[in-house]
Amino acid sequence: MALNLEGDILRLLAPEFPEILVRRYRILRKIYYSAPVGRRTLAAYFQVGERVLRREVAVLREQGLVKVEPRGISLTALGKTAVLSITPDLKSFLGLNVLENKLLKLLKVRRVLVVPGDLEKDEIVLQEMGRAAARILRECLVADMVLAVSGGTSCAAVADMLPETPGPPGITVVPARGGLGEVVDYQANTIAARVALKLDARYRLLYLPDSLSDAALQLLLQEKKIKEVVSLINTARVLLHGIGAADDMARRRGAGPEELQRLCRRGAVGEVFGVFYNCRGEIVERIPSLGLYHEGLDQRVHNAIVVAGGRKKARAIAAVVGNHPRDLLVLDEGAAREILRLHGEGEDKDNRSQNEGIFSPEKH
Amino acid sequence: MALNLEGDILRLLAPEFPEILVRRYRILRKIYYSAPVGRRTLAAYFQVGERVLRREVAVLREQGLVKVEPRGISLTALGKTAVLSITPDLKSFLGLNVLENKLLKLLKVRRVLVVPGDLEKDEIVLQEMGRAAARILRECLVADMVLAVSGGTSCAAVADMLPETPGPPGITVVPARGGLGEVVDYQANTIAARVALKLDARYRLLYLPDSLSDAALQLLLQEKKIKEVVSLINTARVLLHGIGAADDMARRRGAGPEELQRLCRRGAVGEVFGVFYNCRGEIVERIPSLGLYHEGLDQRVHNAIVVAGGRKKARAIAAVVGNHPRDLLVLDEGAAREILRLHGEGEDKDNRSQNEGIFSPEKH
DNA sequence: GAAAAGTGGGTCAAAAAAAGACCCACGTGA
DNA sequence: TCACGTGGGTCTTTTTTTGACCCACTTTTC
Repeated sequence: MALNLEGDILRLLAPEFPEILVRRYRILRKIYYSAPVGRRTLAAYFQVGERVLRREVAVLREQGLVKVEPRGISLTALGKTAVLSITPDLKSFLGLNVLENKLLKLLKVRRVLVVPGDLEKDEIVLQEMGRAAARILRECLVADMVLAVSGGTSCAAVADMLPETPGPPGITVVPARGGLGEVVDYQANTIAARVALKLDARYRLLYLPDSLSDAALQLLLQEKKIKEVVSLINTARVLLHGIGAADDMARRRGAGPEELQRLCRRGAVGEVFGVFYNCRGEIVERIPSLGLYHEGLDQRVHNAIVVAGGRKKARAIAAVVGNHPRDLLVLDEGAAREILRLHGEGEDKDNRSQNEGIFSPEKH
Repeated sequence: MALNLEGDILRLLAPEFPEILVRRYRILRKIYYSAPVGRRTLAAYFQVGERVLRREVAVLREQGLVKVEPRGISLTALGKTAVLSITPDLKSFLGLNVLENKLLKLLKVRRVLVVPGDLEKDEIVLQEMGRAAARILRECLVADMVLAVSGGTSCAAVADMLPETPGPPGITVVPARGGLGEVVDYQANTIAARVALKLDARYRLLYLPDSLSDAALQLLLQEKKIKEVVSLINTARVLLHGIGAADDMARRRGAGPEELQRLCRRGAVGEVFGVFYNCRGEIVERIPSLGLYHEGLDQRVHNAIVVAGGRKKARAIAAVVGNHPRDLLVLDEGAAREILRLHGEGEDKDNRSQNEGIFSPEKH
């Protein structure tokens, strides 16, 4: 019966409001990233009727947040300002700050930042996570340090959303791992180069696959150039990485059925840098990985910015992140709520369902 | 195009919300002061249909804020907590803090406190004002001081809402004026006695009418007991008073048609302690008044708690209050918005009308 | 330049929600 | 005990919302 801080009382009086607010915010945000966009395109994206979308857009239009033209709907200057500055108010009102505090206590990390929205419903939440992480990254930069960045969609989003403003002088950006997977844009190399360009920093690259046999690994580490880069990688003060679900990552690393079975039997749920964790945060398997040594990471790395989202990835996040004061976690609301649910944190189911409605289709 | 602080962005996304929120708050507040109360009684008070009221109460019930029993509707513990603690959130969300700051600048007083709601629509706003002023009064109390309290409905509300908790020792409560008007409960004497009892303080009374001729006044001031009390009144460190509209107060003080005409001609709009002010805050007329001397009030009185509300009283408030750093003004939203409107403070008309709806009938 | 596709505004019928109005049994206070 | 007010139930009417489509216009692609 105790009233939490922040928005709880208002939400008690007007329980309909969170859903309305989230709905409108999602539309605004989608328009921000897609403008100019037609009403039918929006309706399809959100899987609602044309008429419904029109009604919502009409409200936003009356408020001066959007303009509606033959080329499509786009944000006004006020609308842009609103989208870019609403997050604190929105988080406060939706009680996301409370969520963050709970996760802080549960995961024992340095910082938790929850981005409004569910990545599985709104793919642009990834961009918002990238934006938030980019801001944190910017705060962590120190002159003459090494920044190691990993691969994957989350890290790519951070690189995308990082503004082109020089960082402190003497920074070197390196990939935290070798090549993995098939998409060029998600490679640690590509992301490292992109981040370096945006920061006006130097960078070094690693032209090898991440997954190699032990023998091949030892052999390659005799190569001067390779050894040099790997050494550099391991002097990184700041680390940027995502988190993979164990089965996905194992497959991506070429694991066969037997290996997958073994991982499953051992309870592996999350992976980072070739290290698999079970749901209690214990290491259950290692795959040889080029790049970053896992041992002594806590002592070497000051800040590890971890970016991961989506409800399905809650288990993996909770497994990998924990008891690491170096970790600065950026995740979405979907994952945040699920992590708390998994840990029986008494996150009120009603509170969750209140934020869902006709604008909550399965991600398509 | 500039976004103000506080609730503005949320209100932009959900312009329907203020009305919903205010509506629910008013219902909750009415139930708080009237419980147990039937649905039909509430519907009549707010001048809405039975079904409409039922719908609203159903929402509050689902939220655990009210309980609905055969004897009527009342608040749950949560509901009481909500009503008593929501004011800061509500004010923030509705932008009332902004309103307060504007009035502070405009009126140049020590403090302005705006109570949500319009006294002309909801008579219980008077109680809320009383409650707010009582809190301020409590803060101003100092051991061994004299507190002078005036008459009228506002001051009576303060006395009513003042909790029964002893104040600092040695306090003496006195009436700031003599008898005026016909209602016993609104006399300064009655209110002084009530306040004293609640504070566990001493009190002195004044058994004479406030409006006397000069001759009678001089004569009575020769009387030792009367002189004593009047002297005491003029040592008051803290003063509590309301504000009257000039014409009302003149009539209440027995002014005839000629005098009313003269006041009107001189542009009198507000009155306090027999002193009439025009809209520029200048004194335009004095009527002999027992009690408090107006001269030197600023030097003698540390805090004057001024309680007044209602849109129609905006002019009077603005006339009487101004350039007095001793003044601590408590008023309702109705008067606050009207004062700003009168002074062309660009208070957006839309912002005002948004808070009105079917739950905004004429006061009955 | 022509064709295709996407755009917004208009509109009507059907569906859904809201609201008026009243009934009835029960509980409470005088 | 009686009168009045209470809440829950319910049906009809009214209002609002929504689906679905039309049409003219604009933009993009070939």
